[in-house]
Amino acid sequence: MITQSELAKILGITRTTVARALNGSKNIKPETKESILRLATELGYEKNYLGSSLAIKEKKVIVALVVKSMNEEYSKQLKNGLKEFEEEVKAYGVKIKIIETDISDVDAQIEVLNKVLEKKIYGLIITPLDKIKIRKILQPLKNEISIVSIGKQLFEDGVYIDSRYYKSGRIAAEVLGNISKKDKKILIIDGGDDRVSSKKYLTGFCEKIVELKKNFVGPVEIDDLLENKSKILNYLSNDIDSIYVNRFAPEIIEYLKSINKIDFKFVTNGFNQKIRGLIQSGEIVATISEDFQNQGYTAGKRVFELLYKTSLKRPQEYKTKIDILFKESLY
Amino acid sequence: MITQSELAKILGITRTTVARALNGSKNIKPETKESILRLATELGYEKNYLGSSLAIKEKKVIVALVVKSMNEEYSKQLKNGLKEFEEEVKAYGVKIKIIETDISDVDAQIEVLNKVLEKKIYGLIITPLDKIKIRKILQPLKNEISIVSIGKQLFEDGVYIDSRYYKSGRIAAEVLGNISKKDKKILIIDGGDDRVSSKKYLTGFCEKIVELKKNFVGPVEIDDLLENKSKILNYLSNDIDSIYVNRFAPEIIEYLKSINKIDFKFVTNGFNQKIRGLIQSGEIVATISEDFQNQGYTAGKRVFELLYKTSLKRPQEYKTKIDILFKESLY
DNA sequence: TTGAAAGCGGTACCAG
DNA sequence: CTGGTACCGCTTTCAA
Repeated sequence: MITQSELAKILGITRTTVARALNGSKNIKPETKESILRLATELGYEKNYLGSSLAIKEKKVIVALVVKSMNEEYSKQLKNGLKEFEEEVKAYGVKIKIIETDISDVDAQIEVLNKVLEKKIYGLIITPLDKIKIRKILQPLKNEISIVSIGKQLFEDGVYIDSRYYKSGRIAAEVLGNISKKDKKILIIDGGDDRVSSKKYLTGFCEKIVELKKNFVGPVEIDDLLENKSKILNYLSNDIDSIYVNRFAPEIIEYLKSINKIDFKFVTNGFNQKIRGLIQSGEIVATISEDFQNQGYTAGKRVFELLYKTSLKRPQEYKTKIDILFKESLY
Repeated sequence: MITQSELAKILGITRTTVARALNGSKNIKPETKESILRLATELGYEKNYLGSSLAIKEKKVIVALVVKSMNEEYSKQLKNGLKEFEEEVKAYGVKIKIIETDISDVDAQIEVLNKVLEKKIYGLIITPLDKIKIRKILQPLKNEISIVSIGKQLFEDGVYIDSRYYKSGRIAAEVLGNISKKDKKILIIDGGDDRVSSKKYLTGFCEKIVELKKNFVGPVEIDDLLENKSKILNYLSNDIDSIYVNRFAPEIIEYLKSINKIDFKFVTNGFNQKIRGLIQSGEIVATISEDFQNQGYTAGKRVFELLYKTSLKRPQEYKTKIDILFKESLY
């Protein structure tokens, strides 16, 4: 492993100058910088980030702007993943500051972002709501701060983590398509209200179910579903043996149970404690859910990598893992 | 974050002595050691492993004794995971040396192990075949070398990674149990030959299928299955709509296809390129497989943690992740 | 525009 | 049994 002093010795200069070139300082003659960088790439120099980290005494603050959606499990898991990573790298002096804003409040996120940027931060993790505005704010900073976005890609060369809701919907369709009997139909209910995930789940589900040439009814959209659950009954013909809901599966199941309609196979997307309970009791066969804890962990890891430019070639896009959860998967 | 010099200052001694106490040196008066350790725990001192790593100039060799089974995918993935981790921590001077031995050659593993232990190594990852003998060899070294075992726990206080074949079998049963029709039966074929995984897959599958009160035939054990595939036909009664095999699913499917028996739903355990192809073509509905790459990565990470005693309280048992793979999961 | 020197949190060697 | 000191690879401040 080649070091800065070795480079310095070869060129007959001091480590300090070498460091300056490597860190993109302005106070250096272009020609020396040039020759240092040439030699560095030639010899395959890679900065040892242990040394760097130890030398930078400052706490390195990474801000994570997490959106709070109706699904509390989402932000909870995401935060757990971020904390898991923080714990792992606390020897590096990394501090992850988590700030939550409401998913429906686009302006609040921008306001918080602006405020956060007043002080110096090392990294930023964000689920951008208003992509255009946020791009504009972040554009001039993108070389100083290492930025990882969740869900949407902010910059052409930016690192982001894809949540894959659409994909989860497709998998749900494949699973339920295999469970529903050939001569029976799947009822698809659109319980969507969350603008980030539900619609994508549904689209994924429907497109896949069509590809599978599986018979289905729907997607049925019921305004204010939780208040109008009885409208579901209009669609429960005898040839329906299974039901997919992109949202509010627990509430719907509870309702159907209360009127003694219990013989349907349910598959849904997403995860929370209610869904867990219903899988355990057998009332939901399976759910397909993204691993948000892993998403948080990965997000942390990626800013960290950018921070220390630990390796030159990394993918730009990272895909959240998708879990297919049956009852047996829960223990 | 409290450091060794801070402890030293408080006690009015030098860093050197503090380090000695913390590293368990013999050359130190019991009372001073005592007081240092007391203060350290009192103040919650944790060693900064960046500093340690930088100070230890030596290359830190971790040996991984990987078993080579009939399923080439297994060791390939495991190795990939180990390499992924090695890449991640190469700044620490960690070198993972992978040695493969045959899964059926119990003595060869012991021989290689003894040879490896002649030189100084920092860590060991092993899938122990002869647990008793290997324990005996490793017992006197377990405080100097950080050891992580795969599949079996070697010591009461030892860290190990559980491969969860039994669990994978149970999940396969749940998946297929949901796919097979109520009035139909599942044919269970024991194609097992690999003494590590196949039997456990099968046991898990059978126990779960019984719990589910699902009708089934088998498990059918056919000697030298690949040569006697036609014997399967004896069990293919009309009420069978689906088949589980713990091993050789591709070969069986190919055979059944050749005699035009194609209308069965297949679920299996494990993963390789043939299985992948059959899932893509729809001939296998799903497979349940452990994530061996993750297992390798985790194994590396655990020895590393032990190496640097990065944190005091870690679980001893780590579970391999289990993937449920449908066609949609492959892209 | 460059260099010298101190320091980050440890380890290791030598002297006493 | 304890202390002094050099060093790991890098950053940062001060001086030239």
